[in-house]
Amino acid sequence: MKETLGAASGLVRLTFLVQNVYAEVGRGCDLTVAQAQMLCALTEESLGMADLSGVLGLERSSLTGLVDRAEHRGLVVREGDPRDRRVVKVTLTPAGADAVHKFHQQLTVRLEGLLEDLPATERDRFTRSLGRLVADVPAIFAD
Amino acid sequence: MKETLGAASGLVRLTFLVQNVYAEVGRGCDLTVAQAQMLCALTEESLGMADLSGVLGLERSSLTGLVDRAEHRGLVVREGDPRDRRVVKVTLTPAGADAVHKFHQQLTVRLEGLLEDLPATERDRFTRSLGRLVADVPAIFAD
DNA sequence: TATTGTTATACTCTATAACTATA
DNA sequence: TATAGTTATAGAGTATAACAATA
Repeated sequence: MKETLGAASGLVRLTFLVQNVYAEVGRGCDLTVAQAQMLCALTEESLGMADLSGVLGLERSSLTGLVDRAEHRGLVVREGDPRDRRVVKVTLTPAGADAVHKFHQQLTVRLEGLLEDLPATERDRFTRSLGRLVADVPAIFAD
Repeated sequence: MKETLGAASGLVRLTFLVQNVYAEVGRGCDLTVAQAQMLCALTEESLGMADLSGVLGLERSSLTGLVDRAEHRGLVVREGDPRDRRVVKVTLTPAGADAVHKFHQQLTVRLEGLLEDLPATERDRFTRSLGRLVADVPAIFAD
């Protein structure tokens, strides 16, 4: 008989699963995982480098290169902030907004598909529990 | 009023959370994420490069460098397979087994801690649903 | 011919430390 | 002084393509 899988093991494996789907959808949209995460974080609003590095959990110096490459590809632009001339705001271009919109839609479909085998009641309960668990996580991915 | 978070958004955020804990515990054990994943995959049994690349979802050529660095650090060894002389088996050293054991224990504690705020009934249900969702995921992390 | 693994190469991602400009 | 951002540097991780050895 198969024992029940532990919570930790389940979380690690689910993460592995989601990561793979995330990367796969990203490839289809010609986005790396890091790029997709950054674009998602910028969907709601432009952010300065420091804020963005905080949301993504990266050093500011790491973010410089990430933004460089995304800017070079025409996905984002850097703009000065007149109220604090030290600040560099990062904003999605139309192309960037388009890319992240496609990514977001496709990823949503794929991830909801992961749950489709669960009975509706169980799925709803699972989703509600999820919401409680991630209440404090920054808005890495909006609804 | 706060709406309910969607399933996709919850999954992405939970993944972000777990990933961060995974990386943090790894750092404490002096293991990168990729190294920790590889060592976990080798906990149960030695694997050839091709099998290991399949479990981890990496190209064989990517794995070569990963194993190189881990071998250089004394975490794994490469051994020939007498039954098929093309095959290179990767095996944990005692140091590697020790490192992955510590990692596994600490990560288990930390991940179970993520669920501790849920009421016991909800937590059990959530864990059971997790088990169903990841039934097909390779043994990236054992119980 | 097919499979296993490595090498060569190139790029992305990430961190630490030192630096510049602005507050 | 403190904060925002960049540069310089180094290393890890990954992929594609070409290759060698074995089946």
